[in-house]
Amino acid sequence: MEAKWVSVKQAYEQPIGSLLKVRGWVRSRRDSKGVSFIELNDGSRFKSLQIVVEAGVVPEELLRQVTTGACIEAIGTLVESPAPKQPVELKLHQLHLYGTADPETYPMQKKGHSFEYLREIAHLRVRGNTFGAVFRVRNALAYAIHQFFQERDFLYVHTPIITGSDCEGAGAMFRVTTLDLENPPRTPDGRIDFSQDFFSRPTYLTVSGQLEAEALALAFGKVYTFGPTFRAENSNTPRHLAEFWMVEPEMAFYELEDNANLAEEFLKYIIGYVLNHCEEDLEFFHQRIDNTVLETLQHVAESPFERITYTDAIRILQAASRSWEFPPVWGNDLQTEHERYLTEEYFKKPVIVTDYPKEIKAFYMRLNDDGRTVRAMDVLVPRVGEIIGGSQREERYEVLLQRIRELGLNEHDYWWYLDLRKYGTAPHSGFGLGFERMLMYVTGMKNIRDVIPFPRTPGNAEF
RNA sequence: UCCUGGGUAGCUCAAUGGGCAGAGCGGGUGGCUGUUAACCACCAGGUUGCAGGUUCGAGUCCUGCCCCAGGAGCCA
Repeated sequence: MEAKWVSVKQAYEQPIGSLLKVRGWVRSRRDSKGVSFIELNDGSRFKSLQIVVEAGVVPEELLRQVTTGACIEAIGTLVESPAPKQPVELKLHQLHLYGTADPETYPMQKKGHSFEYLREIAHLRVRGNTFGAVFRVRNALAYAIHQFFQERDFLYVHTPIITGSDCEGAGAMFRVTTLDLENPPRTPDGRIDFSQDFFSRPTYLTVSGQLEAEALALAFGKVYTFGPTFRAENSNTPRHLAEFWMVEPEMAFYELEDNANLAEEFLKYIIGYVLNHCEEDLEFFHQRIDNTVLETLQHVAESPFERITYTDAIRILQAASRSWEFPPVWGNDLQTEHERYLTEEYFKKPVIVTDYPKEIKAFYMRLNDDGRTVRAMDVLVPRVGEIIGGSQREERYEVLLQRIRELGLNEHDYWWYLDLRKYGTAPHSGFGLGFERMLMYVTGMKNIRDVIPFPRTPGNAEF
């Protein structure tokens, strides 16, 4: 009888007595008199499979090389386990060693490591419990995001990674060039001549696909992007990456209320999905990373979000009986301490803040009739702060042009964006979700560098 | 980028007022045991982040630099 090749996850679902073949990496080996136990994990689920090696089944020389980190193939019979820690185990018949891992130098040990240390071995940390769980949840979250939008007839669109427009002049951008940096071509007045560059103009890595997504929304109605974005800011915090993934839906005929409704429904959906599909991994996060994670997620999935205007938020903050490092003043952006107070202490749930002063928001946000505020919305969640930022877009040509000029932007750079208001304009809205921040929220992980496989931060692009 | 705290064995950390650099874990060897963060004994393991300075003597004090973390700003 041919052994059936299955994953560890599948192995747990096979009938007792099945002849199985599993392949994976050794977490540990424990020897007893006459019997050895191998913990085998292949990433298919949190739990490993215990492989029981009775004396004489495998040459001792071979078994000695089955150490933490080694890669093996095990063929054996699935049997009930006499010990309480696992329902089944694999009684070994044959063992093949794919690759050894010298225990003297293999950097992953059986016991706990600091996350700081594990970042230095990002290529190996994925074989451990925590990062296995993180990246399985990451996968589930990505899948849930696509499913949410696909079920609602959104079109998944792909906006450019390399762009010539610096979007909102917001974050610092990474330049993309093929010019010889040692000796770049110069214009007569001594500046670098980008007309000789690959794209015949200065180009950058995108900081957002929003502007292009708007163009697509004004053809397809409802679209979303899900791709990498780049910020060259020198931000050294547990919440910032130079390269991160963003989800950006954009909807024609949606006003701010529709936008907020969608954002709330969206967050509840993807959290609900993860709660239903990643139980084992979430249980680990709950026990070992953050013991509030499960109840927080359940709470968010069930209870309605609070919605307030920026102006009301300032009033609440000013009335709070506590001191601020930055006293809240109408016209200033909300500080981290303000956001946390609102979502963690005052409301104790996610809060959607809308209608911010125009001075602190981007040029493309729709101006309210009061002339002072714009139709912006930020979704704030406990522990992470701002997780979604969005707005109703300014669809009126003259108003948009006026805003571009007010802010000293070059209107010629936005010719096509203005065209969208000139030809068949429509009210429309959208928002952006930082995928890694969402993942931090869902897993309870404290540092964004630990929810992306190979983080890019200032001074760090190893791997 | 600013503020604060760090950098000592493979990892996590100790080391009085400047006076012989240590422990736990991990690793090796041996023992014991259907084990599961296994247990017991022994052994190996160090350019104290880098460069300079003060001193009879520096992990410890001084100067400069590098790196890491947390907080802030920017933001998602």
